[in-house]
Amino acid sequence: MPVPPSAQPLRTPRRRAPRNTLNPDRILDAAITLLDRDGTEAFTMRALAERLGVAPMAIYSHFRGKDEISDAVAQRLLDTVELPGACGAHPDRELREVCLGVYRLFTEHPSALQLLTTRPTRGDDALAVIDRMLTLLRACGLPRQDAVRAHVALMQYTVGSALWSTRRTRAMCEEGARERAKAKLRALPPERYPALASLVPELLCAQDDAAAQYEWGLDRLLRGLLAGV
Amino acid sequence: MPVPPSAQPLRTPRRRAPRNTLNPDRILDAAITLLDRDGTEAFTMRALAERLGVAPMAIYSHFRGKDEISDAVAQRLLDTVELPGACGAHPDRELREVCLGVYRLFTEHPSALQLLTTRPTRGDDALAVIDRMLTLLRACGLPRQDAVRAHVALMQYTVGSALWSTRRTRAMCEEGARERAKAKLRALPPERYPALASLVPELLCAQDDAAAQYEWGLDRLLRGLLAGV
DNA sequence: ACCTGAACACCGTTCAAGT
DNA sequence: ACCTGAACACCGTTCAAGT
Repeated sequence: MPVPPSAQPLRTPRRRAPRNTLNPDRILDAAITLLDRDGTEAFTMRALAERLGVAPMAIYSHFRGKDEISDAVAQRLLDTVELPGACGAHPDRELREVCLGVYRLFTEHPSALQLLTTRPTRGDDALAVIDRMLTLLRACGLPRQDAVRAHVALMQYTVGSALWSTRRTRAMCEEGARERAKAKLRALPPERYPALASLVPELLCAQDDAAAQYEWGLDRLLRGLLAGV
Repeated sequence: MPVPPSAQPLRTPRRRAPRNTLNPDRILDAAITLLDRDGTEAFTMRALAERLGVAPMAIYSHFRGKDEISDAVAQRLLDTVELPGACGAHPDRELREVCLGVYRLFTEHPSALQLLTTRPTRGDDALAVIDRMLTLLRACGLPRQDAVRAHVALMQYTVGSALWSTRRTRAMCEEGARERAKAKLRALPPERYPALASLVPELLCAQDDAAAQYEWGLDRLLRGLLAGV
């Protein structure tokens, strides 16, 4: 959001940066830091350049533009998902670990997740993770087509959950938000929303631990996916 | 994304709009049309004003700013989810219908979904839908806490699925994208991604029907959620 | 090849003014 | 009360120029 006018008279006129101060890796590192610390709103070519100590246009020697950086950030983060060591004895447990790894990555880098969902797929995301999930699903006994569908369902549930919880987290950052949400829930007209009104205590406590909620749902989803094989 | 310089010498100087041409409803209608037709990138106060035939600042008499409009849009769409008539005999089937209604809404208004996931929750979204889901889950025999968790899981899966499919849809809009994706899949090194490489035909066909994929996963998730009650 | 400032066409929003 | 234009502080990116 734009900022109200202010008197910032003159910025110090940057001295020329030495050659090769910049490279794609350094740029992506800075981008991720910026994104994690200040969120997508603050992720600006100008802010990125300032962090790197160069003029905004210097970045364009290494990336075609902001979109390309966004894609590269998403790509890079996806490649850092920690995969459990393959033991092979319990593919279902291993599968659960992979999903948790993806969920953890997304909640640790909420703005990367936002980026990922905002930009269109190039179809080559997270190949290592996907391959591992497919291997494990096949090891669990799923037929070929079902394994593919199951992996998509797991990713969808994971992305949705991460998004849900970062959205909540962001909302709860505001001062007194928790109290206001609580009050709003309690003020619900019971004749219009009977189920909602009667479940207020459960709703309140379910919202408090996003990770526990994710695991609860994951276990049920896995049960549904692997049932009867 | 900014547009390269062009020579658009002078825009016709708008004549003053009559009083009360604007009201919140008209503004939201225009916003939704704009969003559905041109996407979030094109959703601009200035574009919105032009669509309404007023000066940009006229809108600020009815909303505090763009964020408030975004929230109102999301709110309004969520309220239009079609709920099935309550018959009560088969709460599980009804539950399925509610989920499909939410999914349909999101895929029909992709940019509204994007809005919803981008802005923090105010906690009062979709109260009618949530109340209905909770009622049905309780009718299916779930204990109170489980009903709450199950409703969250269903929403998370649904949001994640809708996001996934709109992301794909957007990517596929580009010329020849389908062919390129196919080629990329086939070019995967089998020694590095054995499972992926061996499942190429299944991957290709799974990506073609997003709605079928959603229903497949939904049925498994519901099975897992309602198992053993 | 890589980095620079100035300029362009946008953006949301403040302000003071019209009706 | 509701609508207006002008102006401000941003934004991504093009351009032509420096080293």
